[in-house]
Amino acid sequence: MIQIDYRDARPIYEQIVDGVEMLALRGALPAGSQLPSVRQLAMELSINPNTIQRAYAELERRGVIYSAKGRGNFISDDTAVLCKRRLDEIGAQVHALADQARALGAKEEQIRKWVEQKGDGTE
Amino acid sequence: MIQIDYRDARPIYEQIVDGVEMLALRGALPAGSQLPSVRQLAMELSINPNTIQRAYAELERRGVIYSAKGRGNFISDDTAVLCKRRLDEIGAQVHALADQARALGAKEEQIRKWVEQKGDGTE
DNA sequence: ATAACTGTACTAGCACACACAATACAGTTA
DNA sequence: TAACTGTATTGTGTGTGCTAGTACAGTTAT
Repeated sequence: MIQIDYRDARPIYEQIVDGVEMLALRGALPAGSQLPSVRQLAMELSINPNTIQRAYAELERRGVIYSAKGRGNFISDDTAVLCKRRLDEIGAQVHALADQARALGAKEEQIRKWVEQKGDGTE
Repeated sequence: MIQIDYRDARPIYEQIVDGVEMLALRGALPAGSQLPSVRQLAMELSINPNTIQRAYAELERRGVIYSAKGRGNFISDDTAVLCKRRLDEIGAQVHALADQARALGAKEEQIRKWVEQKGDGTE
């Protein structure tokens, strides 16, 4: 479900947050579907349950999931607005990088090539 | 010369590295020009000399500056290749973000708008 | 030669983040 | 009741970022 990369400089809990958020916003995890329990996912990934709990708490804070004590964690219903918000963030980052590239003398055509479609969108 | 932002999550030494690198690659600091000494810049920014030393060591590792013991630190001569390398990195980041946006259902037109010129290139 | 600069190296200490470990308690469900 | 769930707490180890202080070596102007 989620893959941990130990060569990645980002902390484990953050990789889990981003991974689950991506799956949820893409619709790969349908609204209302149940996530693995804290202890179960910790077993699968061979990491500490506290780390999973931290990731789930952050996901709930972001509104991506909701928790029901004694029952489990579930994907939130309104992923559409979260998806738009995420796209706004990505847009801001892309814009900042483009400005930085121009400051280094990049041509407009070169920048345009960077965003040309090459992948199949599922990677 | 360099501005430290304590609200920035990035460490101080990294802000200095990025700041000097940007000034050097843009040509704002000409090749061969001398940087402030470790102790002097530490005084100006009101931070520890060790932090400056760490930043300068990283800048030397990247080839942006070179150090001469007893004389000082100076901007490297071949900033052109470093500039190209930096632009490649930015391009890779932009491309990755664009792919991520497509995975979230962004339209090509929306992505194209993100890289449209708006600033004046000096910010 | 001396003084005042430069870079460089090293140890020590503090604060914080990340992750692990071990419990404990409360709500849900078969 | 048993076996799940989430949640909270305390402690420990490790690494990073930064500060502080000291020391040594090379350069330059006087």
